[in-house]
Amino acid sequence: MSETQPTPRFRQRAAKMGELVARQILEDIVEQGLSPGAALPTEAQMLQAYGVSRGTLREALRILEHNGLLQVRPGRGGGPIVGAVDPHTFGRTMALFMQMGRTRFGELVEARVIMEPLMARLAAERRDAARLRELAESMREHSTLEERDEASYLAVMQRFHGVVAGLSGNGVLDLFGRALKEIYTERVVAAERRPERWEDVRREHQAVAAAIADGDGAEAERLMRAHMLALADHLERDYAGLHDEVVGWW
Amino acid sequence: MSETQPTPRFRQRAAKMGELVARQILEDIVEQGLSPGAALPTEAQMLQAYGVSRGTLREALRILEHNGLLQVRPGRGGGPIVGAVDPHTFGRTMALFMQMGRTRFGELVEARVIMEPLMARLAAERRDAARLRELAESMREHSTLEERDEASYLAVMQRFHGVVAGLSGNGVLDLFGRALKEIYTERVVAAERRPERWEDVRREHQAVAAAIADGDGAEAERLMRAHMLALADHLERDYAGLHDEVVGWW
DNA sequence: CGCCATTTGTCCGTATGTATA
DNA sequence: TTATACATACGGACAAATGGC
Repeated sequence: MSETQPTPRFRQRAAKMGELVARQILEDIVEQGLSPGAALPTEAQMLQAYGVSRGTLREALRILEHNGLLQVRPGRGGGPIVGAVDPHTFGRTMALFMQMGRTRFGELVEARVIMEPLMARLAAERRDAARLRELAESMREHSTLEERDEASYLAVMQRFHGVVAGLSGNGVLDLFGRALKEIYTERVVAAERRPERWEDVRREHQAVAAAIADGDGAEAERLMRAHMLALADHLERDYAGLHDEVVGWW
Repeated sequence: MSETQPTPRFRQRAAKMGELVARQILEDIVEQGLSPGAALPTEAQMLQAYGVSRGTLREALRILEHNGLLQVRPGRGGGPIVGAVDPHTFGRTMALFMQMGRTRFGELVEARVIMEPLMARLAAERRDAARLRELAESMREHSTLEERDEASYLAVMQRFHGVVAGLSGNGVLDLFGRALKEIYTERVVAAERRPERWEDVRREHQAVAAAIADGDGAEAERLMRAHMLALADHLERDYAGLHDEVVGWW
């Protein structure tokens, strides 16, 4: 906000036990090279291993669980397992910060209108062979969609944007772009749910994909921008008031 | 990665109490429009307000505290206080996801080369009055820097990019841009530590600021891109091998 | 300086819910 | 259906830190 002071904040994080234990657990996971899904010691075992109380340990587990680094399930055969850190989880964390910053939904949409064309251009300029196959696969999904239900339609359309993000060849933009998409779709179940738009969206996607495959960066960017603007336009019409709504953590 | 499956994983977040309470607390903070530093109810009061046990409440507080959204201090006059949306904290979280995705440092630099000019253009096109004053303040810092030490120099240069991010007028890009900067500066203490570059950097910043103040978006974008490319170039020379290093969590 | 009040930090014991066999 | 293993949640107690007197 104001930031009048030159940031002298001695954020002397008092090093609470819970957080220290969380760090230790994470360190142990990394050291042992455990993969997502791998079982971790049970709560009772960790209690012994780290020599803290239940309350403290549970604080640590919550921190890690919230960041998707592990998952805890009750019941027999349950317990903590290593989690997969995916864009969905990252999107949730990002939404947390957005809510705190009173970021409005319109800003999120605007960010996507900016980022998606940008990634489309990069995708066209690079055309990584392996990833182009993913794009081809996505387009195949697009064509064989006619008879499917609404849920499938949405899944296919969403996956398209994920593929383009991956095609950008930049892991940072990829992560960011996917996270935005996750936040977006979490709130807006379907901006283009209206069947009369389906065919349009499909054509727009195909046009973008063609431009990418041709290596025409400028065209891919232009087409994707038009597509995103159309999407934003319909969103504005179908979800009046959403524009000024503060993004919420879910 | 492969994502062959249509993401059927029913990530059925079991809705644990601690997380629900955390969400509620955050919602209350936003609803009441509390600013950083404002006092929140004490643990005892929250216990009553949310009707949960202490352990559960403390899990919620830890989640929020870990993300810097609030701070808790013990002792008389202590208790929870509202924190700031801290790009540094967010950057740390983001770096964690990058590490998991084996993102290389070069990709981070590239993302900045792309994002910074983009934000400069937006800044010029919008020219929010209040934030332009921050820019003016930053430029004042730039000019009165001659005699200062290295730490001050770096702080001033870093702050410039933060101000431009804020000027973009988009909270999402702002958060993202600042987080990238945080991750970058955490690893690269100083790409332009070499004093012979100082004067150049200062001139480049001033040129960008002038374009923004003039409302010339295209020029601001062009100048910022040139600046970032020069920075990336020097980075490549001074930190050989960094390009292919995987971004690490700290 | 010491004392005291306030508030969080940490621990323990127990009961309840949940998933597997 | 019952039993077992595990996390989830509650309540009470004491220790430690902070700030005012």
